[in-house]
Amino acid sequence: MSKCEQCIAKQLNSLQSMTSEELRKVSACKTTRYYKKGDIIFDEGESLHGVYCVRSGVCKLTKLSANGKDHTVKLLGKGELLGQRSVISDERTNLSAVALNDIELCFVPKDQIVTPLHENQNFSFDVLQSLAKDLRSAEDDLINMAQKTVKQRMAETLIYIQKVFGTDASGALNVILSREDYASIVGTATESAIRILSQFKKERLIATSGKHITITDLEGLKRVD
Amino acid sequence: MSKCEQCIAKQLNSLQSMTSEELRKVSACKTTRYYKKGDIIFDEGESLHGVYCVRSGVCKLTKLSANGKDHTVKLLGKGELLGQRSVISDERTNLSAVALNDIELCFVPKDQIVTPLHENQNFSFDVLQSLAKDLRSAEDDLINMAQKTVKQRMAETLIYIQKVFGTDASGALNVILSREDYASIVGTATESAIRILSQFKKERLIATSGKHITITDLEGLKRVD
DNA sequence: CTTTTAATATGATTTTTATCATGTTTTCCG
DNA sequence: CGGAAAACATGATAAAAATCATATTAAAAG
Repeated sequence: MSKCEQCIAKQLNSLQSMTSEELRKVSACKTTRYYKKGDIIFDEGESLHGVYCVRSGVCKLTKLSANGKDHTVKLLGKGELLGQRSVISDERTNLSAVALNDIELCFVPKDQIVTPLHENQNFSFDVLQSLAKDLRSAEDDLINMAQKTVKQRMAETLIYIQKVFGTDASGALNVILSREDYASIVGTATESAIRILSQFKKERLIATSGKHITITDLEGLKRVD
Repeated sequence: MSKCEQCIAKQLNSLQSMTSEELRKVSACKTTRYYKKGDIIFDEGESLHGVYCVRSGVCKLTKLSANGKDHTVKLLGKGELLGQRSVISDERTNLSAVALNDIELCFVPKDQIVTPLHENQNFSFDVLQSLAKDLRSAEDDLINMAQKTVKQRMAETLIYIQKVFGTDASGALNVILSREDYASIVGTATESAIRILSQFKKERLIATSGKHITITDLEGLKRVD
């Protein structure tokens, strides 16, 4: 099994602030897990026994609301950590994690995270900063949800996905989502998501071919209101 | 000036995890500041030189959105810390803080927070946990915003304010907000907020007298849809 | 104490978005 | 491959909420 010390994904998260000794321990007891598209990594309300680090692929964090609809809170890609917060606050998970394509996760037992958090100042400060960033971005999302139209949120979602997860050789978004997934991120009805994407296509802001979406007019998307 | 060591507000936040030596230092260099209703404590985009701890009164954290309307992200009462996140991530503030009534804040210079964060494991773990909680609650708010009706959000806002800030001798909510403030919390137009509160009154879920609001049927409010 | 201004209230209308209905196209799987 | 199921698409309608308009009331200022 590959070692954490050389892992590229690690560079992207707080684990890089661990001492080499801590990292060696993590490496020794981590396990790699594979999930297929649609697989549930964990469900909301579960007690987690560790943290997952994304080695490849993309997954989503969702919450089932009272009306029976899922809301997607965040998409996570390479290097991002899942379950970090639940482990820190020692609570059951607030969100479910679902694979959006075939993914590879490293599972690191709780102890290997919590002990360094109490012993390694650099690590805990790094985690602190990453939580602070998450919090800021959650606040921004809240305000977007409160004050922007569905159309604006959809445009921003497309731009976000392109920015964070990039495009393939043909220029299409790397992350392939169903219209229902888009609806769940934007916070709207599936039909509305479909309609808006159709409209964007008509207005030549995007090009679509099945689930493949290409942003053809980024500036135009930014101007949507 | 009163000492932090004996301060009741301190019991409610992470400062309680400081060592007595750290707390003594904080106490020695903190300053107490008074603000009147409506005063701006800090504006979004400012660089903070420290953290504020609420000794008495209530303030709101708001963000001005593109359409010129304010959105209120959080209400803060006794013991809560303002600016914590900006100081941790060493960024400019994302939100403005405004006094909702006459308030008393203790200002603690940045160093007194950041140094212990690097040196005192208990303190930094405590702050970590409180950020984790804030993050969870921000996620919940996002989902409420995405999936609940304005009426539901208003009902929940009233219940939240009663629960967190309590009622006065007559049973009315302790925190006095304008209809515009309610609109800003709920994320709706001021007229809509007024209309919904009028409707709640008609349905005998609340009683109002000017800005004073009394919840008369808590169970009814919980059932609003 | 009156004048002015801001806050509250409510009706009418429009816009936005959700829901329902019904095809069509993809995708999945035996 | 062929049929079933899921995803996509789009029209029609309904519901939710924003906006515009205009009173009325309360609060602040002189």
